[in-house]
Amino acid sequence: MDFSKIRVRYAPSPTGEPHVGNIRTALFDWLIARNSSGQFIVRVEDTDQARKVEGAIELQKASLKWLGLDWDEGLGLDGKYGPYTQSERLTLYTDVAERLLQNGKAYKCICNAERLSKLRKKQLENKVALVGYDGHCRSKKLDGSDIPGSFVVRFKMPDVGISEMEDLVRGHLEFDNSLSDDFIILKSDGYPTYHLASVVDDHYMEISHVLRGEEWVSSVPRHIQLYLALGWEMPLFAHLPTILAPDKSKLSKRHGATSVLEYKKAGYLPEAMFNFLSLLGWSLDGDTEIISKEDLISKFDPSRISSASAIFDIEKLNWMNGHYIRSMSSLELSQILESYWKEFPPENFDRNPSSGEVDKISKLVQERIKVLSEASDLVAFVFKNEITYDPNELIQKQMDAESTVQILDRVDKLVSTIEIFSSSTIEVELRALADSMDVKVGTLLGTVRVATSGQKVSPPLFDSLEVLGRNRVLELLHVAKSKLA
RNA sequence: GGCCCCAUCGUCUAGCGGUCUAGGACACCGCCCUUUCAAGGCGGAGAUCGCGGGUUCGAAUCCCGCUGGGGUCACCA
Repeated sequence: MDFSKIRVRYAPSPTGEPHVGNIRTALFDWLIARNSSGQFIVRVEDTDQARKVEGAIELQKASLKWLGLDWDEGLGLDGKYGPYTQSERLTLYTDVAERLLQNGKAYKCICNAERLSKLRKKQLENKVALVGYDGHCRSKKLDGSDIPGSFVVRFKMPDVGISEMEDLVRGHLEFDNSLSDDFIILKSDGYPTYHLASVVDDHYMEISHVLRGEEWVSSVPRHIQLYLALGWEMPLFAHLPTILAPDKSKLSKRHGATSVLEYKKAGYLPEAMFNFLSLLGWSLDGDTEIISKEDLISKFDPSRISSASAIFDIEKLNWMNGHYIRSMSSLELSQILESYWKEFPPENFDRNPSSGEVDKISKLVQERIKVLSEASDLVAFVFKNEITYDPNELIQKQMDAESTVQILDRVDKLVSTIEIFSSSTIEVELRALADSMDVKVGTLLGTVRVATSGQKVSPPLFDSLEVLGRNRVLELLHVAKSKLA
């Protein structure tokens, strides 16, 4: 195998929505590939027929695409190492299993589930050190006539020696062979197990680096022995740290979103997610937080991947997402918001904003939102037919109903007579009005804010008024006055 | 339980024997700016580097033990 040729693979099994942990693995894979002008391959590991979920592959595709992780082979893309779906590669696995059978490195086993579970139960009861298959069929030399219905093929794990490898992130890994049992490589339904399939595929697909979750380190000796038995050179391995929930348990559904598609729906930007995920378990140095995809590609170094698991800190993601929102132009944001609202229409809007409106609004929310989904709450008053609020909120500190109505009256007059209804002129006039009425600017604006938005907290008032338009503002002022009457 | 992995502020991390009285970021607190809320600027608090032994002139950094957390022991990946 030519290791100067970088080929990495992301190997999801189509059993549900892609977990952020898996996607982070894909991201690291992609970074390695793009940094070396190597290939990023997506291989579907669907050897478990029972757990297969319809549509799961589409979700994988959508997740990868959303993050901009383009792939070179597999998942609809042909290549000379295909097919890229394991269920379509069955003969490859059975051939290899047969080869192993031939040279005595594997054997057929007819132990049924009942015997196996009894065995396990007994082992657990007796608290034996080695829980696992006892090698019952190992020396039986079963052939055709001895085999009733179904059988599995087990790999003969050596009883002596050690298996060792240099992991890219963990360094030297060493295991005593006698501690591993004879594991199944071919199931009774003719499908391979992960152990066989991944080794066979990684070999034939000429994968140079295998990145996978750390839950796989305990099966490292099995894979090493498989490579040895087959006489194949091993790829380089990197076992990635687990992504944890705030309570330090494995990040799962009960902690909230685990699928990147859910984050998309919640209004996170792919750029921010990309940046955040890249820094979860990896760092460039002690200072870099915001880093572009380009820099990531050129600077990513798998040996700097942390070996300790990391907690998924949504607060930091929020900050980062806000940072990305703020650092784009308001035009860009308005385009993003428009398509976001198209895909996930806000429930609190009574009508759809026009492009022009979204344009103006994006300026108002840009510095105020961390995720796209927060935008609609902030500006819903513009797109609602009716706004509701407690009339008492119109009355500012040190004011009463009467003086508030007075303010409303004067503002009403001003709004209907002002020549140009734009943010800047409104500001000048409103400030002058506050002055002439001898009330604090904040007081006057507070009342107008509640009257026009129904909220005590809103985007900048003058801009909001401009967006609402003269007529709508007048309408709202009248409503406010009647509420206090 | 066996085996394996891991261990620096609440969190993500920098650190690879002396420059560490441990740096950055998120979150938190205060001040400034300010029409509210944010954003931004400035500042603050926060880690005796899990604990105990070594090695060394010198250890967050190397070694051993302990403790804690995690993974794995399926005809799942």
